[in-house]
Amino acid sequence: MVTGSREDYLICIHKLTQGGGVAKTNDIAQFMKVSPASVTEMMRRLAEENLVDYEKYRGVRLTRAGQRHAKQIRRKHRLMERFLVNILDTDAETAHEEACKLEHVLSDSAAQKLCRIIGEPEECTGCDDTCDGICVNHSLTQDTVASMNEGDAAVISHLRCENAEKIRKLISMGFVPGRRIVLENDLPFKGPLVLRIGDSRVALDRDYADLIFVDRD
Amino acid sequence: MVTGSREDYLICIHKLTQGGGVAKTNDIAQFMKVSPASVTEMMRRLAEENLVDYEKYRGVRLTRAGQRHAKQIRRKHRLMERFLVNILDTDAETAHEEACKLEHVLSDSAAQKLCRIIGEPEECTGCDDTCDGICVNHSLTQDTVASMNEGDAAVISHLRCENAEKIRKLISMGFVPGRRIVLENDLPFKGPLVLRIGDSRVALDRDYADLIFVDRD
DNA sequence: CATCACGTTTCGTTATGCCTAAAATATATA
DNA sequence: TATATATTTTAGGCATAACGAAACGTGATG
Repeated sequence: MVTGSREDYLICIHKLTQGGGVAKTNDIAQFMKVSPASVTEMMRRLAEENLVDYEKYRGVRLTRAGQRHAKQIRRKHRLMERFLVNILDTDAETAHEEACKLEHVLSDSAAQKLCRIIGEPEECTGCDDTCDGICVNHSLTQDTVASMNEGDAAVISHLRCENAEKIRKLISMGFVPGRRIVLENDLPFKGPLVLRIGDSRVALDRDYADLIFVDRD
Repeated sequence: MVTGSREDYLICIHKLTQGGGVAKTNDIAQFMKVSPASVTEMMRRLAEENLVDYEKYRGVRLTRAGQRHAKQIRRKHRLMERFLVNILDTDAETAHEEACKLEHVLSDSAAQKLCRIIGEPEECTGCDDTCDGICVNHSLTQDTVASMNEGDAAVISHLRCENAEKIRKLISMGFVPGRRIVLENDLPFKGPLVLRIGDSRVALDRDYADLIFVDRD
């Protein structure tokens, strides 16, 4: 099992070797706020578990497995951070600190579900190295509510993350992945779309229609 | 600092002494799936920190401080569980297991915010022993949407938790604490109330009107 | 009231993760 | 190249949290 502390080391190494090269003991120690001796010991252990390639006095880099692990946790961190900021309205710094703890505990499946709600942040655009192979959004439907016709039914697949406020509004209105919606549009309104979510109707600004991706029936 | 493991012991003792009396070493060991020897040792430590009253060979019970701690964590557990089930659509068993980890990491302030979104579950009704002194709802406004007149504006304070499904529906409609609402009622409907939330209009069943507590302007 | 069985505690050990101080190695400078 | 400086590792310790085995209380039974 990879404990929280080990995961922190993996993340640290991942960050320090972002641009290529190896991470040095002292740099890791400084980053992690521990003594260099502790780092050496931990590197020995992580190497034993094949999470890092470690050469004495030379430096350390992540193995493929270590990289996979580190990316997954960094993604969970971002997701929790965004959840705390966008949904719970936590200030950025507090959110970061709390995410540092939550990232070690959030399950893969919960992360996936969170991702479908708040979307994958900018860091993910184009599926760069920080989330490759994990981000679900890119393989999903391209249909949005904007493409639905009166009377159409669909299930919400995921949300596009344009900005925090919009995402928050969508969630609070009930646009959560997995929920079934029907486009009614039969109210005497011109502007907003009228959608049925379960038993309730919601009037949705047209600006928001293409932020909601749906799977058609 | 009270680590996750210690917290688990506190919760365990809290559960075992729910109906009064003391918790016995073996019972705790069984519950925690550790050896009795480990329990004894931990009791010694918790007693040193004044979290439990412990008499050798006799049994253990929580002190006031220990109780406060245990309750807070059990509340965080319930909140996370409900978040996972209601918002992320996780199945009950998985949610419980994940909540067991998250409960140790969730901050007080995040818990409070979560509570304001998903409301306090049934276990809290009447502020029984599982949440006394923590639950914010009871000190808040008694005004609900039902008491609003046409044209009135207000800010949503919190939601009454009648049952999970209703809370979920309300959240999904956009009734989230902190959001400003206006009672419009100018649509050609008889039954539901029509409210404006930000840019959108929502038709709300009258049955739900007294579940939404508001702060008047 | 002595004894026995069960529950409980103590003791010695292990693993993790951290520390400081001392030794080893690498790098920079003369 | 030799030496000084900086980096890194090793060695020995400490705290937490777990274990099994052995010693110890407590209460029930004869």
